[in-house]
Amino acid sequence: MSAERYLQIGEVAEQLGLTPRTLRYYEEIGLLEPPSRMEGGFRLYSATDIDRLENIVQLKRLLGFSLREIKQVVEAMESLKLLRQESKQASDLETKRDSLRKGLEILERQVEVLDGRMRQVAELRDQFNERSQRVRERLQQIEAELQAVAVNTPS
Amino acid sequence: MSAERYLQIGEVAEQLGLTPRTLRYYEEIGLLEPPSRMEGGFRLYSATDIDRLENIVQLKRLLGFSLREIKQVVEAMESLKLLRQESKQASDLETKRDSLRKGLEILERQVEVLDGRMRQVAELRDQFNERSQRVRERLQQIEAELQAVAVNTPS
DNA sequence: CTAGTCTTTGACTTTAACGGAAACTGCGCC
DNA sequence: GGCGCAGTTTCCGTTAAAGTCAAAGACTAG
Repeated sequence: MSAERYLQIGEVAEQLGLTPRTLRYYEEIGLLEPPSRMEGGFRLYSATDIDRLENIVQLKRLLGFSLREIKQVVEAMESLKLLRQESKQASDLETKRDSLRKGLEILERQVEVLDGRMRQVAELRDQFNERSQRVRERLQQIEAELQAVAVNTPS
Repeated sequence: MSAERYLQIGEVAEQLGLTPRTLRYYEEIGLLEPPSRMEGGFRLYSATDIDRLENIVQLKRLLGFSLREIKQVVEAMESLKLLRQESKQASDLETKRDSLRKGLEILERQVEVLDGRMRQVAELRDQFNERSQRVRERLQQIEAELQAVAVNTPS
């Protein structure tokens, strides 16, 4: 078995646009679960590892979250995954329901955070947009003036 | 005149959720124009100073911009403001137009960045929202089952 | 004018997020 | 097997962005 493709740190790094050093750093601060190793100690990343990494990179690039904040999110996702497992296996309905409720709560909080963030970014964008608009008007006005001058003083 | 309220560093810091040290630091690296001072040397921040600070904090918090990047933005805004002043006193029109174009370009790029960022955040939020929705449905289903069981086995 | 709270500068420390160097490993080739 | 060399390891260094601490001075209430 194990048609599973394991990648070394360099390949993973390139695929994600990071450096190997960064991957080790993320592992060091607990963002990333330590991947398996070869005999000699080389890291081997599984597809799951890489999925998680992609998540992290997204959060960082898109949201400008600090690594600490990202860690919180990642941990939330992780506990969500655990809850899912638990909920599948749970024999009695009440346990299952409680797991689902907990998971739902986590998800809803994430949505709230993202929603708030989004609205703030939108607001900032609008501010900049208004400014742009004013500058555009001013610019047109000046261009009109230039046009007028050109007409009055032909070559 | 001067019903203007000047604030000291501590009050400003609290209002913005920063520490006084941070404000001094921002000033030190040229992010913030040195505010006026009392006789004894205490810093006095005007409403304009605080507005600028709020902008900076937002850029930092929402987008995770580095202070260096923020400085670029702030400088662009500043040169736009200068242009406005200068624009009142007629200098040569073509120079004016070129400066405005430059400023506009910077502003538009910011808007683009913000807009893209916003849409990405929204997308991520929607993903989470869908997941939430699924969990909610699952949860209702389970609650219904529990209800059924309760009905069939009265105390 | 005195006590108590803020503020100033300056130097040192800390934390996040990496970069670089020297030693070690995996692997193809003879 | 031995060699060469790129990729990897760990450890220490660095830079940005503050935090902390100290000593001296400034404001304010009583």
